[in-house]
Amino acid sequence: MIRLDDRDIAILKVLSREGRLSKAELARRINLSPTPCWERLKRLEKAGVIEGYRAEVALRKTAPHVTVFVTLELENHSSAAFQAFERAVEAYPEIVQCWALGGGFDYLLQVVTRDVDSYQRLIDRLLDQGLGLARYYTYIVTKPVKTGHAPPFELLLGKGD
Amino acid sequence: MIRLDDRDIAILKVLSREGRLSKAELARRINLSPTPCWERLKRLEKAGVIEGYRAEVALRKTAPHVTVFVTLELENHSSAAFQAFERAVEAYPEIVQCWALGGGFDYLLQVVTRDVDSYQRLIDRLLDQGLGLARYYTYIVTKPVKTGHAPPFELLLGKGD
DNA sequence: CCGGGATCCTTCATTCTGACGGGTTTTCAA
DNA sequence: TTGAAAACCCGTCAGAATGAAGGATCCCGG
Repeated sequence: MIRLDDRDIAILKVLSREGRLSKAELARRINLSPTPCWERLKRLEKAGVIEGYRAEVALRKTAPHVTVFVTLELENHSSAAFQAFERAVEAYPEIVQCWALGGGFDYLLQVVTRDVDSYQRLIDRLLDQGLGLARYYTYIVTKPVKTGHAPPFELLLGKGD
Repeated sequence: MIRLDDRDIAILKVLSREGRLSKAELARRINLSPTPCWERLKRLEKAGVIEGYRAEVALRKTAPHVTVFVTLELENHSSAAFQAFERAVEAYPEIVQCWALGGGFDYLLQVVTRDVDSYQRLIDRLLDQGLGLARYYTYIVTKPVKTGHAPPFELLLGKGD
């Protein structure tokens, strides 16, 4: 686990909100001259702390769609079953995120599709795939209240609690 | 809702994976010369289709932390209660995402904190805030299986189904 | 208390990219 | 066939990226 000082944290904080800032402007923001700032950035990228840069697309402005969360359980808690399921998840672009959970369910999925119908077809395909899905619950998102926020770097990385 | 052609979609697709590509390289990727490509990009940004650019930070490489999902219900389904809750959510940086749901729960939260302890303190603070929280369930993420993926632009925007 | 070295910074010079504008060519549909 | 929209092809200039050379600061052992 790489050691970060306050300036590194400042870099992460700034870029997690404005990822396309020029290096010169970034340096200005964190009160540093371009060169050391650029070296720090290179270091963070090389160490894999910054995994990449993504444009955030406002789907709502371009196409009708629904976001659905799905909790589900596998019939069989063998590592083979988990692996098979996780491999299947990778293959579906509509499954935008997936987490393995402790406490009541095995997985939580976030799915984005064109409409509820295509969501249901996706689920049907998953169920028919012989992955041993025992039970699933569907929760349609009616309103994204808060999304796309960066984790609280100061709270997590800072000295205090 | 803005109309996008295949080239616009290609731009979104590329930038949602490599948000810091230079304009020249972007143009090459989508088989267009720099100028029209740049004009399209400007149009997409101005229209708000591209909301911003974010660096993706691998928290796991920098600090111990836990991700927790929380489903919760409000006692009182009045719009005032919802508004109060949503305002409270905005104020907590540890609450990274929040969605209003149909089907069984009112809200789903994604929370990132240093450890389970500070998660519990966060929840306690929320509960003590007089927001009328009726019930909540905690699901700790044991493994991020698939994260940070762009939505399936072709499926959502394409002609076919 | 002081010198040496490591670390991190600043400044500066060079090269490259971005952000346009202007004019020409291509495409496509009426 | 013809006209409008879109793409292309420069050219220009400011600002950005990158690298080299040198200065401040801090830590440690003597």
